Amino acid sequence: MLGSVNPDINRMVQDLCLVLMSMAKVSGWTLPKSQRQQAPYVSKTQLVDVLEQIAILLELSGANGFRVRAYQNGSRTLASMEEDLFTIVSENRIVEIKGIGKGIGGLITEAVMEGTWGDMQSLYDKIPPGLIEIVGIPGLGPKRARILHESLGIDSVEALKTACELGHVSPLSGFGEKSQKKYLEGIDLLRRYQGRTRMDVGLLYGRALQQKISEISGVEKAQLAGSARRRRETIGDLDVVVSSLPENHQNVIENILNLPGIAEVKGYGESKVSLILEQEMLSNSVNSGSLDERLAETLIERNSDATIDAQVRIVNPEMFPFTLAYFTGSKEHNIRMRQEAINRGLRLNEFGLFPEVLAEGKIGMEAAKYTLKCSDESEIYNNLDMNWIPPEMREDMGEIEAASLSKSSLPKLIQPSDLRGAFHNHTVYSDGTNTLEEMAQAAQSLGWEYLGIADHSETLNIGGRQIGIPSGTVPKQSDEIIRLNKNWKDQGINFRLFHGSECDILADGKLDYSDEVRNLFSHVVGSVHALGSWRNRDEIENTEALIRAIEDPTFTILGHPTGRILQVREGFPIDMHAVIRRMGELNSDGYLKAIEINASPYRLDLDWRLCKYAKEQKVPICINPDAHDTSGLDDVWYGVQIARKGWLESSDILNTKSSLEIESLFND
DNA sequence: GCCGTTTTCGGCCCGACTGTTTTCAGTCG
Repeated sequence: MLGSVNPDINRMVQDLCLVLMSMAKVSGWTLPKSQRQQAPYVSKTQLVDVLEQIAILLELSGANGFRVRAYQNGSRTLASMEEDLFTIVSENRIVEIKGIGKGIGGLITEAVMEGTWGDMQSLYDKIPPGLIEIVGIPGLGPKRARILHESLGIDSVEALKTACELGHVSPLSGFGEKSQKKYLEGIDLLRRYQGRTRMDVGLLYGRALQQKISEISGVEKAQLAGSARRRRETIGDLDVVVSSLPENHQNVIENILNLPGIAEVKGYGESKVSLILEQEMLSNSVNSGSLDERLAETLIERNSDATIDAQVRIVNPEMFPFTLAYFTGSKEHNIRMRQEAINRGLRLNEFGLFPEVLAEGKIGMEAAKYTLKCSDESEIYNNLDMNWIPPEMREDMGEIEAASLSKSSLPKLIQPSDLRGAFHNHTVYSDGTNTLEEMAQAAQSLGWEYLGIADHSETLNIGGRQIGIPSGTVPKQSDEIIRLNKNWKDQGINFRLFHGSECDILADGKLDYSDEVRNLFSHVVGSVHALGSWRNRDEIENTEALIRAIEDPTFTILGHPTGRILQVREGFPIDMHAVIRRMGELNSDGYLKAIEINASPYRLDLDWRLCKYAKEQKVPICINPDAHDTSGLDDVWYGVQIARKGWLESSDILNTKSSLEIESLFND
């Protein structure tokens, strides 16, 4: 039983209510106005957001689709750019970056150096905020939203609802009764729909569906694809690809439609079933005692009525690898893969990989018979002169280049079994629910050599109650750990506890406790908890404060770096590249400054997009469960998924090192 | 808007599905 889930959850629920309330009123976008007196006037994060917004606004204004994509690409490129933006702009090198040309480069330069946005304000003024919300309705895209706006003056979801109810939409050219009805249903759905699902919950549903489909007679294979297979931190809808002989398709589809736990069948055809799953899907589908079972119990305890969409594709066995690769995505990865195919005179899609000379003019299943045979995904990649790329990496973040047979520089990704411990865990001394000994036993049963205890520091209080350990109690915990360590040693057990602290980083960048107290710990996990002032300050001030904390000689590991809670609250604004760069410098001066991937599925912070950069800057990563009870240790699995997604190998991770190695690195 | 280059403009991933219209545009993944 996960009777006591991470106590953060209470706060999360409160935060969630705030988010929902703020979503209720439609607020338009505005271009950032800088409070700063000198360049840089805007941060990279702000620019990433603005470029993405411009893309959406352009689409709504009827702009050329490729122009729209240019802004989307620009946003993406900027987001993954590692070098300091202000430096690049100052040195006039922005247009040297692939994907950023004269137009977008000029806009970026103006925003950074002057704090102004060219004539973009007119675009922001032109599009009513309500239109942005309207395109969230299924079946209603930017073109139709524009027609509705221009012909009926519709500028909000409410206005659209009224127009549909009055029957004003169906007479419009290109619209009809069915569209009108579908929009009304869509508006209702929009209200109920919760959007994306956290990885842990999504995988639970995905595995359950996959397992139930696998058991249907006539199914050769069923495999989870999509963002779940790519281990995104949140999952949109589930994709399952099913291999089955053509004569069995009909029967397989009928059986899928009759599975328990289906709230609604959205539609189905000869090769595709579209479903909405509900909680019953989880019953009797998970292994007793497993992580999945405990998570399923938690979900059911909370009486969640959450649903998740699922698409199931049923294909002939010879097509399976192509369909699996196609529906694993990402979209960006697939686009690059198709380009690689085109460069070799081939065409790639979900049916196969065809020499263009043979398949010319033929499409879909008709073309399928001309495909090159590939028995699994790796053969598809091999035919394009590449090594097989692990699904987690398929985000078009450099993996296509790294996979080329000439380069062969794909990393050997870390596995959960590589871990030998973890450094950030709580006990009853602060807000955990298990004792030191119980936590240690749980770690031993995972086969670990050590466990780092890092209870909260004294300043932390939640709801007026002190959570953290007062300075005076620290020696008591220390004594208990020394005693336990001695017992294990005497018994010849290769296991020990490290006595650390999750030490609050205060608003001014100072660390909690006195220097003397902090020096008692083997390691200090520095974390920001009182987010208020951090969220009200700008990125530059926050970055300076955080770096001040990291520079403290006792500081070892940066805990949940941005403070984000997935789908509940954004982290505070921070230039994480600058933080990581500084940590790298300190490491080259002989310090140990590591950064945490907080493995709680609510956080998964550090973001996977920053892992590669941390590695390049020689900043070790810790995969920390931030466990508040014994079962919380299992969360490291999610952290490993994120590390894999961030290209990390076993050697990049601090908690794959042996106990002896850690002793020599820590203040032990 | 970006890119490449066959330097000045054409091409930019691909297919299914839906609803509307009667051959296709828009949406979605």
